[in-house]
Amino acid sequence: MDWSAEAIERLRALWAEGHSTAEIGRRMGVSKNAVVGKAHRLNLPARPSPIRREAVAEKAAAAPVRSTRPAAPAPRSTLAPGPMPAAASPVPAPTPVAAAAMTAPAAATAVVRAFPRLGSARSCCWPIGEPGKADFRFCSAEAMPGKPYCTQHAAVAYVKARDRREDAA
DNA sequence: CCCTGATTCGC
DNA sequence: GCGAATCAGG
Repeated sequence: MDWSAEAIERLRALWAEGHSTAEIGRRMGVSKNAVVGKAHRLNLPARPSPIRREAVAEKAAAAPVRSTRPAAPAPRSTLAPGPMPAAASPVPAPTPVAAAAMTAPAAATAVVRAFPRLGSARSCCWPIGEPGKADFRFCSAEAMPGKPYCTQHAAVAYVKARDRREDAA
């Protein structure tokens, strides 16, 4: 594929319109891999991926020993203060953005799984800030009865996921 | 088995 | 830089 400026522009346009990588590939006569690869290289905004890459990352980390790669995996002497090993958890606590990407129940489940004690607490567990960061916290306003969020955040959390498909042939 | 997108790595 | 191979989730 000759990625001329025009081709890149078209890719950007189609990508921005939310077409699937395969669809873009079909329109431009290239494979979806070429599309996603190029998009990745162009640092185009990643669209919601169905998959989580943790398992792959594990494989990549486990199998190949590149001679250039330092074998030592960053010793951690300083951990996050308090009872919050969340950053290292295989189940990352959802940021508001992540929570918006997943379904609200899933977000709640993820939070509760990461922080079981919050499940029974009645303070809003809407995450504020970035997990692992020092200033990360939860909303902690009074949660709605039977819900993990306060009224405000429940309104944000319990929205119907918009159908993203728009294959305008 | 079809689809999806992301990452890896030989080229 | 490129993209097929490969991964995983729906």
